[in-house]
Amino acid sequence: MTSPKIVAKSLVDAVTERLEDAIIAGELAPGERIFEQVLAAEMGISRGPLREAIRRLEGRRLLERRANIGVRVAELSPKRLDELLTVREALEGIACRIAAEKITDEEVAELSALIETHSKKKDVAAGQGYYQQSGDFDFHFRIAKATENEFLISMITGDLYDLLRVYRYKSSTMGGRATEALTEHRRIVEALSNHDPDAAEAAMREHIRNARIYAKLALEKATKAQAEGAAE
Amino acid sequence: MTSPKIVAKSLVDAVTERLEDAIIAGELAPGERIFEQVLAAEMGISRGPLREAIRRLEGRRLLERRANIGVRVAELSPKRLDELLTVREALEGIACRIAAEKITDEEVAELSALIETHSKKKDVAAGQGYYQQSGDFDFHFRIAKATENEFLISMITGDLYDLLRVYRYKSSTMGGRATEALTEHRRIVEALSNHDPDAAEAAMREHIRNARIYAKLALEKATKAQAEGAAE
DNA sequence: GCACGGATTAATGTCAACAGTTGAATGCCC
DNA sequence: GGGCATTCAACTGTTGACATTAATCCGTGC
Repeated sequence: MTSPKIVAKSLVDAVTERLEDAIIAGELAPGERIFEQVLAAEMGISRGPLREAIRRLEGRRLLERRANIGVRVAELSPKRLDELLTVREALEGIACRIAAEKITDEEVAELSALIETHSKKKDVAAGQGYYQQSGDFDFHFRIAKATENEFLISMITGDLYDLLRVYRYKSSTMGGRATEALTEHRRIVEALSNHDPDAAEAAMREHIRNARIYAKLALEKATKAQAEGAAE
Repeated sequence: MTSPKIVAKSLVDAVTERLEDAIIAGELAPGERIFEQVLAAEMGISRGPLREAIRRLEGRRLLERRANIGVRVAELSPKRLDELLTVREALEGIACRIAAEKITDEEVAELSALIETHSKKKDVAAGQGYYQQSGDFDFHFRIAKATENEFLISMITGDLYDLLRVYRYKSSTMGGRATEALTEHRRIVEALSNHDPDAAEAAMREHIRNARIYAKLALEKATKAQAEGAAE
């Protein structure tokens, strides 16, 4: 969709993607130790490319390596989630501000359409998480893209989003906040259609701030429940 | 200073640091091709650890690799600098907001002292770049640290700062903007001492926005001059 | 019985050789 | 003379073996 051109892909690229998917899907749990030999054998490759893939994800903070000790999937905690979402508030806030200046009427119309589809899906599926999640991603993705700021886009839709997906915090929070989120999305679109940077940034920041507060509470509850029924 | 505890360092860690320094110092110029064999030989190591170090810096966007083609130091352009500084505006803005809520009187006093030392140095050295640069870094670093947000701190003082240092934009802009920057710093400290989040964020964002506009102009001029007298 | 020390084992760290791909230079054909 | 195919060299990609470090377990001494 974005670039249909063919690019050569090395083993390291493939392994990086697969590792990333495994982390995000929860196959590799946060805090879990990774053994190079075992994982390499499972994937049917040697340790070299795997180590390089690990190094790359290290640079992106999805994995953590301690010299001579081993590799672990990045730990997650309510505090860290709060930190990530604070950064997200700042980045998406400024993205929304810039988008308000640059966005075309056509793009605004697409956002509106997206929200309406989204709201209908919600009525049908009544709290089903998956469509909502991808719809929400699409919404934020389009706004980021409207900035035409490559670096900002890659931060919001790439690095930061990947880190956040590890928490799968949406599934736990969008359910309880679907109606509010929808209202907030509408307010954002309105500010964008008015090409009002101040209002757009304020609306987006409030949206993410609300999600942050809600998500943190939900994760704290989940972490607590997990700690009590710990039997693995 | 920050953590006096001893941590084991692998060859990859050492090589990563050295590569990073070389890029920031300009020994490895932006856009320059890196040959693994050559560089490994120069450093007296084998290609394995070097490749791993490259992968890590790839994840941090300091290096770019195209499969089967080679590695290049990240290219720089006025557009990209503008993008980076836009992100910086957002991150340091929210950092300053949070700092305004959390900062202690003692920390405010330290910031004030820093600025005054800074301003005297300026009088003595009259536009000398180095002290100003490290002083400026210290100023922003302390504010970031006051947020107690580990992730935000590492973004501002780590990843993002490293990318910006590649441009060495300060040396070219602080000279012409030293007086203005000092005034802006004083305004930031004032907002922090009043524990006024809105004013603090606004002051910091204006400060970085001014720097961004000035830096972009300076870099465009430099790029143009270089293109004209291109003979290497 | 407890604590310290050493040996063992299994992991990570490093290296050197081999395989595959790219880009360029050379030569042939039109 | 220009364009295309072929060959070649150099660099990147990958592998398996070897070196080194760290944690665990066992034995010994207090």
